[in-house]
Amino acid sequence: MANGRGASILHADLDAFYASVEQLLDPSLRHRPIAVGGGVVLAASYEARSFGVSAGMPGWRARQLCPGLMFVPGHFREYQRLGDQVIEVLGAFTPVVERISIDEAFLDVAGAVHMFGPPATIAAAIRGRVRGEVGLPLSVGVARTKHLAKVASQVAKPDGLVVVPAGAERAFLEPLPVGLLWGVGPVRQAQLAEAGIFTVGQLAAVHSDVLDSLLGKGAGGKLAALATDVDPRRVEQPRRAVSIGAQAALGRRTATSELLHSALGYLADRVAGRLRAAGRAARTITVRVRFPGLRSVTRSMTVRPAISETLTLTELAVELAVTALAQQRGEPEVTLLAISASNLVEPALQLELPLEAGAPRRGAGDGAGTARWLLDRSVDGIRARFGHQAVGYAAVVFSDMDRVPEAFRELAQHDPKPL
DNA sequence: TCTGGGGTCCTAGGACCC
DNA sequence: TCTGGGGTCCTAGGACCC
Repeated sequence: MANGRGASILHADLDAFYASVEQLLDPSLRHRPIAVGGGVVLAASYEARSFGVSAGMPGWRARQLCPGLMFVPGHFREYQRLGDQVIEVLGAFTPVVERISIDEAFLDVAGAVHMFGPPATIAAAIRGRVRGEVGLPLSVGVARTKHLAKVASQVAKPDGLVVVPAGAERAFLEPLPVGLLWGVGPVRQAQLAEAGIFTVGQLAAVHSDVLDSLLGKGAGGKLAALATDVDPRRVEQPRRAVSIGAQAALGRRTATSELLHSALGYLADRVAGRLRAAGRAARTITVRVRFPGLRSVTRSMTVRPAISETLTLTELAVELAVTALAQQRGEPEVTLLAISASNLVEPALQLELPLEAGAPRRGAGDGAGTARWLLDRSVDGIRARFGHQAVGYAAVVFSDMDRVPEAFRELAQHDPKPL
């Protein structure tokens, strides 16, 4: 039970967000099957979805399914702007808004009913305002818990409103496919199907021990809780991020030392820069290497003190990648490299210390560490004034990674949870 | 001729400590 | 002499989400 009252949790979810924005910006795209992206489908309009096109699908596959499909490049800054605008509309009804991505949010309107009417009325008003003022279709689910509200909004799509009255939860859930439950993706859905479980009602009828043995320890109990509507999560204020990462798809490349240094240098630059901007440092560094065929391995290490220096992060990342590759046979080809920084703490170095030339820095570690810290600080300063391209690290000349638009990286990294 | 970039959370096993 | 139980931290992998 999320609360002892009625169904006051709303889940608001913009429909086919990127594609809808494109159709809003360019009316000639309306009512046509379109996809945002190219090599991969980032979003597909409902017209395209009726052909089986879906987000995450390789571009060639999407064209196969839908020969008339139009690919459009994304207007990523518009997505951010319009997404923010929608969140503002939500905030006009209640301060209790938990944004969970660029295009969806939870609201608790229990405290707003005396001003705006019952939750269902509020939901309808929100949909009307978003359609009228922003121009985008929004689906809303209303229920007593977050999980139920989210399921309801999925059922409401496209451009609909579904209310699950308090007390009607089990009846609502029972006929739905298990894939609508939060936490049931393709793998678990297949595992459940194998056991003859297709609907939430069938799932709820199975003892959680059986689910544990089916899906792995722990997973069963949690799923059973969702299926039987025991979901205590509240609408929350944003938490701090627990990790910061960057990755780059490389096509298919031989993993030479040059490749590792340039690619990981580029990624370390991004990650370390964001760490410093957030006033944080990382104790655990993880590198992921993906090989042709989607197989991947990770190597991580935990260090003390925590780091945020670009060059230090680069060195550790290269070291980790080398150990990961050493266990492969031959000269391996890689398709993707990634760096993730976690175990985030406040940095040992005080960024606000005055920096008079020649002033000794107490407790700043060895000379190399201090030099790197100073280097990062000047680079950050120059970039803040003249833009990111104004200056860089010698090792980081990896311009062919900019195939992915910077705006898309920013959008993807735009975390509703502030650092 | 299996695709993008950014995340969260969970589990298992081993090391190490008391 | 290696028996008991409990806890934390670290690493690797995996599922899932937007």
